[in-house]
Amino acid sequence: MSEEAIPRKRADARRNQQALLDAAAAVFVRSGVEAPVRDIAAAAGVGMGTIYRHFPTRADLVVAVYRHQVEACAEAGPALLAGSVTPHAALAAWIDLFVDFLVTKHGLAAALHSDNAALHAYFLDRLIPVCAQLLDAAAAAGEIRSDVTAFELMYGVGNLCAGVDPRYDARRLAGLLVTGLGSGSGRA
Amino acid sequence: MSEEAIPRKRADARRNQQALLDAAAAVFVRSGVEAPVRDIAAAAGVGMGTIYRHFPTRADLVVAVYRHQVEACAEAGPALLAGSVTPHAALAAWIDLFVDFLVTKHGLAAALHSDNAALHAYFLDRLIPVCAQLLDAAAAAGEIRSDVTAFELMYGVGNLCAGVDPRYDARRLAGLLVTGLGSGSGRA
DNA sequence: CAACATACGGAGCAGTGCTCCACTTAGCAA
DNA sequence: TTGCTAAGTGGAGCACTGCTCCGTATGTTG
Repeated sequence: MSEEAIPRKRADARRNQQALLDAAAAVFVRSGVEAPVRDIAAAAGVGMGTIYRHFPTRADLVVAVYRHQVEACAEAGPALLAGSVTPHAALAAWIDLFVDFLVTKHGLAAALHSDNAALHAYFLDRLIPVCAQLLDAAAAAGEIRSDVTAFELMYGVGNLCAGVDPRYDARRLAGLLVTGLGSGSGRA
Repeated sequence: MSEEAIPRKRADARRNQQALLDAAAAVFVRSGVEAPVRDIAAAAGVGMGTIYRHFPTRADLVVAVYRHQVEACAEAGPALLAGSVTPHAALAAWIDLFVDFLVTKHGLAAALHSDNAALHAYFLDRLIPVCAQLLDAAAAAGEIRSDVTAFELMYGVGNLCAGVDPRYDARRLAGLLVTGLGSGSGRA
């Protein structure tokens, strides 16, 4: 029934869209998420117009490229909560997952801020509920202070991942943040 | 003797340099640190050439504009250490000072990363020793874990300040980081 | 006042993102 | 097979960046 609700695109259009996704993924690895649109079009063997028709904004393209990984991260939240000793441990593990995702994407975290409000919104919309669930569970267990929102934590961790210096370990700093969260319950 | 080693610049050159500094400060407030160079030149009533002669790179201009405030922040470190109950409290207060400086500068933290390696280097060079002093004092007092470097902390806090969302409070997040630092000493 | 080094201004180049529309071609009906 | 039409394409072009270069203007000095 939904077979007819989606009027199948032309074969070349579908082919180009896939070529664009593949090319973009490759170019992002090589040149970072901020790579010139022309480069991506060239890598896919299509023109500028094609890229903008399939992905009206740069954010749409980035989202499409990373959608699977964001989904995986989101789905890992409940799983970690179920499989961990404490909610706080689950939260820490999940944050690690998120950090790992961001830091392996050459400039993604930086791109999240500078321009792309839409890109930012997608990540936040998808992941904040998951984060909130972990946060709530930990707060309910009395393991963490409850005055930090999921939004703030996600935003902060995202910011933390913007660095690229070899003497800087985003995972460690993010861990510090989560640790700090835990101190509230037993602090002066 | 050094009077002659510095061959006094022409009066108009000095005047323009000052006009540029004033104009840049004003434009940075209005449009952020990433404001187009043309805008700054126009605001100062000079041409493009003049701006680049006085400040070869954008970082030089930004550094010149904020030098005083960075100095003040650096000098506040030892003062806080001397005047606080504990080194950890001094560190927290100093970090707050640094965060306040960054967040009131519309986009400075973001600019620190995206392009300007030189800008970044200036801030880090000037402030890391101060941070290290506070960190060492707190570590010596057994108040914090000692496996986080001043570089990492400064870099992390700088990253944390990149946000501009009203529902995001960089000071709070940075405080969490410092709190997390303290948990190391009494943690499992 | 003259002459010259210093400093100025902005046209121009190269590199972005993104738009627009004349052209091409896939898919289909005859 | 052929021809039609709408979907899809490609890249020239525009607006906007940062930054350079050099002919021109002006402060300074003797």
